Amino acid sequence: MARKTMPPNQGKDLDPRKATILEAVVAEHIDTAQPVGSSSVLQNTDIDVSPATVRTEMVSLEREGYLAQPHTSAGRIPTDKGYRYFVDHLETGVLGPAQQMQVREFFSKVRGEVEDVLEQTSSLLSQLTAYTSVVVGSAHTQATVLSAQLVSLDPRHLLLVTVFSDGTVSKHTVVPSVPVSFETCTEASRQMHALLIDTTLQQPVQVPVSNNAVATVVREAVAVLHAKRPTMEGESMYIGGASHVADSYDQVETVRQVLSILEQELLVVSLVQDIIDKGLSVAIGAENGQVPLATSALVVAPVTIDGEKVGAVGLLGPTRMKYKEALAAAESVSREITRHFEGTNT
Amino acid sequence: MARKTMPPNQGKDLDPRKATILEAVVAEHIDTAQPVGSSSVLQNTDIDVSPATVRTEMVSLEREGYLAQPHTSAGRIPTDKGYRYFVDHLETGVLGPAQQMQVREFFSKVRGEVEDVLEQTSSLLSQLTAYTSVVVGSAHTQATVLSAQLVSLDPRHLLLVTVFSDGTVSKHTVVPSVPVSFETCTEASRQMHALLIDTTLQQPVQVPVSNNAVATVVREAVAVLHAKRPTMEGESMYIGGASHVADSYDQVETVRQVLSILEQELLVVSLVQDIIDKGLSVAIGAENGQVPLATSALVVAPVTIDGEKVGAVGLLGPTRMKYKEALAAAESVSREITRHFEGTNT
DNA sequence: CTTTGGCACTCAATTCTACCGAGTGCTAAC
DNA sequence: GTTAGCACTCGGTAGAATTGAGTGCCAAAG
Repeated sequence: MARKTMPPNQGKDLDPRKATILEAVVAEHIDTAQPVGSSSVLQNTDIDVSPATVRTEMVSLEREGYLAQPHTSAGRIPTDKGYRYFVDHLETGVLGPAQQMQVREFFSKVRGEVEDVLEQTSSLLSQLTAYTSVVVGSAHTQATVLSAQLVSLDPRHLLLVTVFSDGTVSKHTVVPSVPVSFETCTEASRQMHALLIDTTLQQPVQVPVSNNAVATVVREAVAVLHAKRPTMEGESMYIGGASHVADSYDQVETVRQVLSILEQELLVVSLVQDIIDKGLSVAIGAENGQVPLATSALVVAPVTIDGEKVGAVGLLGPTRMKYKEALAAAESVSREITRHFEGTNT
Repeated sequence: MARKTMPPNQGKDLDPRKATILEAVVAEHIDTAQPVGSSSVLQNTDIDVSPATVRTEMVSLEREGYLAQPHTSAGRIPTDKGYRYFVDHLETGVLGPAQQMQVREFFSKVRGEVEDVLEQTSSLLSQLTAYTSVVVGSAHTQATVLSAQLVSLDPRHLLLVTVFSDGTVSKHTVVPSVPVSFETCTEASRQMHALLIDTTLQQPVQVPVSNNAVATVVREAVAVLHAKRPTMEGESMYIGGASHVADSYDQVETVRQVLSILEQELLVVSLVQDIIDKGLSVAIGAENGQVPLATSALVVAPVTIDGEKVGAVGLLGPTRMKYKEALAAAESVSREITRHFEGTNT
């Protein structure tokens, strides 16, 4: 069934006219959510042929898997592959001036802890785009301990507070096997600090073997810290504009399923990481690997500081989302957020 | 137009037969989401009269504002007032055995920091009821400082870590006006600790007026802490099962609006607090004071430890939600959560 | 005064039909 | 390869007819 005169269709480029038609179909369908017919393609392109010719091309594009027909007598709708081509051949866009202002304004004013900044950034992103945003902050595997202290809440409950070199702070309740006096706690705190400082959580520490009260407490506290390590390495995630899910899909059931996905922090984080690991910036429909996201697309941009991945920002919308705007927003915010943190650290 | 022989309708009790009818209408409408007619009321009650009589009563109930008619030839639907009566006269239900198990199981296994427990509790609640849950943890206005320390990230960035008597930990970045050496930081940390220990954030502290490097840092750190006080007094909030919003309403627009409300942490917290302050356990429709929640109801149960309010759990659903089950779940969880924390503290 | 059977009436929802029109696929001619 | 022409498909809409659940009212009975 392969055409004769065509070069073998292994390269990902279509011949120019087909490409134009495909892009027109995708663009219009993103705009109108309706199937696109041959004549409206002509109105929105500069190609000068008859509708019949366009139809022939569309049949061909359908055979190649870029387009689909909801029913016989309707126009064409892009498939995931069609969107993929569209996205891959998108000339990079730039944020509108008003939005650019908003981003700059935001980052010039925002202050405070990393966690708060990330959360607010996620709000910003969703406001910019009217899509649901995901901001992922990476784990601090390499961070060393700057300070560790044990605080006595009461004789049976101690609080282990650890400060890391990346500015994160963790707290854990320690329930000692025997009640601990205030003085013992203070001394244990001192020893813990000495023991842990400048180590990472990966490094084993020399716990004292002695059996006195202080050493016991120290042992127990270190045990708690290491037991919680897996949890602490988990990335943090912030979601903004979840309500936009409701206007991205017209079937309530889809809305439910997408919201349900968003509730699973681990899943979303790994989804975003996967895309970045593959070196992509957009995952379309089935590419997400989640059935409920079959009609969704996820646009991501990594956040790197000094060449190291420290997180990512993402936007979740329907497959017919405005990719250009979304990409521009994600990239712009990712750029500014990098600048923000690099600025803070210097 | 008032009936003659009726006692003045100022008491909130209806005559028994009307009450039965009203309750039947509400119960069935909650079940079916459909308007309820006179004949189906008869099927679900033990009252033995003709449909005509029921109709007469329903006209009366409509005049009094308990019921409404979507259109002339349809059955009745409860108004907010109708639901209110229904809820006020609900005999308190009890959780199903399977759910009771689930709650006990959960609280017997759950461990860790307060924040984590609250977050997981909110998941539990939404699983139990298939409604969206809200868990609010109160602010720690009365908590005293157990420990305050300054940690040097680098000469230009210090981290102020404060531990409070209620087990919460706060961190704030301090950007000193001049670079601070490691030694200065250590000394400042010692002074801060001495200065703040056993105070609450409400109490003013005697900041040193001296102009040496250490005193300056201490002053700046204390300033940061007090500047952030309003933020820290804000309650923490956890939302679970947001996806259930999507199956609680059939209009997508309503879903959007409700989700949008849930994104506003402050609003939701004050909503929940208001209800509790009024001594209620349910707020129905307009009672919420938020237009988008006109068709929603919020069931709450306070969490008190030693008679002091420390938080609340809530469930958000449509006005036609299953109040009995929701109330039972909220109260059961609130009871268990109290027991859990009291158990931990003793 | 309350209850009830009877009855006309209302109105959303459903079904059916006809029809329109956007859009297609095919083919024969250019 | 392109195009004009044409038959065809099929979802969407509009109108008419029908259905039926449920009402309001009234006059008679308890």
